[in-house]
Parts: sequence; structure tokens; C-alpha cells
Amino acid sequence: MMISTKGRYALRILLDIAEHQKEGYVSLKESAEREEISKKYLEQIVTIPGIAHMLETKGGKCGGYRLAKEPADVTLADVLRAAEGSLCPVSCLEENSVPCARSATCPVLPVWKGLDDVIDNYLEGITLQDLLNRKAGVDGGAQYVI
Amino acid sequence: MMISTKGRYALRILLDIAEHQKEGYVSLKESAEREEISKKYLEQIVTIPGIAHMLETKGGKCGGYRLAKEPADVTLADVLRAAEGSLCPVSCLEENSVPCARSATCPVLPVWKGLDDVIDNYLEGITLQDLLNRKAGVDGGAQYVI
DNA sequence: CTTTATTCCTATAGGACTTGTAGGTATTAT
DNA sequence: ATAATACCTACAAGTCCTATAGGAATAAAG
Repeated sequence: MMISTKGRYALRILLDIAEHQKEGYVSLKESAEREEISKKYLEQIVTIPGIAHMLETKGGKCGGYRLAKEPADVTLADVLRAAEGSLCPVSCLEENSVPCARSATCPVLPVWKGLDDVIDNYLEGITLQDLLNRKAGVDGGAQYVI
Repeated sequence: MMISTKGRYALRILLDIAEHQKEGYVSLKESAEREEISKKYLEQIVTIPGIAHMLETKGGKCGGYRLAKEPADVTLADVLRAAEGSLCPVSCLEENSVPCARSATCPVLPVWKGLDDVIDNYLEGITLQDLLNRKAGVDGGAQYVI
């Protein structure tokens, strides 16, 4: 497993916000009910720094969230990397990993690198807007979505 | 993280066996020393059903393992799926997962399916033989390895 | 037939990660 | 003032990861 509820929920919530933010703020309560996700858990997800950075918030009554960027400018790689911390398929590629003594001669390392690239390219090629289009039944021409 | 030590070690051990099985059986002790992996942990890995199925074994003194198939007929997808149990990037795609009530209308599900395909295609496209070639410095023309 | 080297089997265990729950504080519209 | 919201911190059960440990069965060698 590579993408946990954190990433999946983050994506769904951003999508829900994008869909319902017509000049207003969308409260977590609404989103949580629509998406059937624990509101308390969502609170934690939207405060993950990378995710919070994609949102504008307003506190108090009638407060809530809205996107800080255009849906077309937010890729799934952005969202998932932020929510999960990393999208690396193996720890060998992690930023903060202790460099493996075998890395110079490891015959498998290029495979992991290639896998990482393939995943990254795929997720960079899809934006929130593509998913909004899909949700609305419009053919948005996302690069990879079937 | 998607691929743990189990998958990575499984791959390295199969590769080590493939490289050193000239008409003989390769013992875990040898492999463990060469690859600097705990022999006891390796014992568990090679007895994972899907992995064990790729090997022929001989017990007793001078016993060990050798590949049951040609290296060119073993893809990395085979190995990693066996070792990890699944390569699905999200639980939504897992065989034995409880079917999600939202799956029929979930706008994100096709993305996970596409991601799964991309990963699968990549790993199906590389065989143990490709890695052996790489290890030997031969250009084996694997489809995706850089 | 005893010794030795191996696979095979089962149990255990610390630590991290996942998936939330819980309770309270600060902020803002009404 | 009240009500609804975001914001903050702590906790906790369960699962998975990464091994370690000890012994039983098997087979070659002397």
C-alpha cells in the first residue's frame, strides 16, 4: 500500500471544496457529511502543512475553506505528496534516508528510480480540474485517466 | 511506501541465486553473507508461498535453492506481488477489500486504477534476466530501465 | 552411523505507522 | 451573548515492519 486514507481523503476533500466553493467558504462539517468521513480526522488532514498551504481559511461562524489556487493548477502529485509525506515506492529513494552503502553498484536501484518516475509522471499529469470535469461528466482530456 | 524490505530482499536474493546457480544449489548462508541480509529473515522471505513457488530446494547438507524458471520468465511484478502480497497503490483496488459503497460514482477510482496499471506495466516489463544483464554490464534492452 | 550443514516451522517482540477519538481554545457572524 | 466554526494537543487500539530465537527434519560426508 502506498496511498493511505490520508492521501485519499485529502484528495476527496479538496475536490469537494473545489466543487462547492462558489464565492463562499466550505465548512468541514458539510464536506465531512457529504463525503462520509470523520470530521475530526479531516481536521487533521487539512492542517497537514502541504495541504493547508493549498487552502484559504476563515475561522468563526460561517467560516470554512476554499482553494488558494485554481483547480487546474493543483496536480494529484502535489496533493498526495503533501498528504503522504512522500510518494517514493521504496525507502531507498527517500530524501532523508541514510544513503545505502550498496547504492553505487545496486542493480535494482535504477528500477526503483524508474518506478518512481513512472508514478510521478502519471500523477503530475492529472489535476483537480480533470477530476472536477469527470465528476461533472465532461470529457476534460486528462492525459492518463481512462 | 509501497515496497518494503520483503520485496526488495526477495528480489535481491532471487538475483543472487540466479547469478550463482551454475548446476548447483545456492545456500541461504552464502546469499545472506553476499547480500548482507539477516539469514533468519531471508528464511521467512523464501518461504512466502509465491516466492517458494519460484524456487527448487534441496534440504540437508549442501542443500540450497535454485530458480524453478528461467530468469527471463520471471518479471519483477511476479516477485514483488508475491513478496508484498499485492502491489495495489490503494486498498480500494485490493482483491479482498470490502467493496466501497461509493465505487460506482467515485471520481477518483479511475485514477487509482490508472496508477495501478502504470505500475503494473512498468514492473511486468522487467525480468530477472534484465537485471542480471545489468549486473554483468550488458545492455539487455529492458523496456523501461534507464 | 555419527556428525555437520542445511532447509523448514513456529513463536515472540519492539517500534513505527494507521486511523481515528476526545476535549478544549480561539475566532467570527448573527 | 450565542452559536458555529477553525485550530491545537493528546491519546489509543490495531496493524504492519523488521527482524530474532530455538528447534525439528533432512540429507550429504566421513
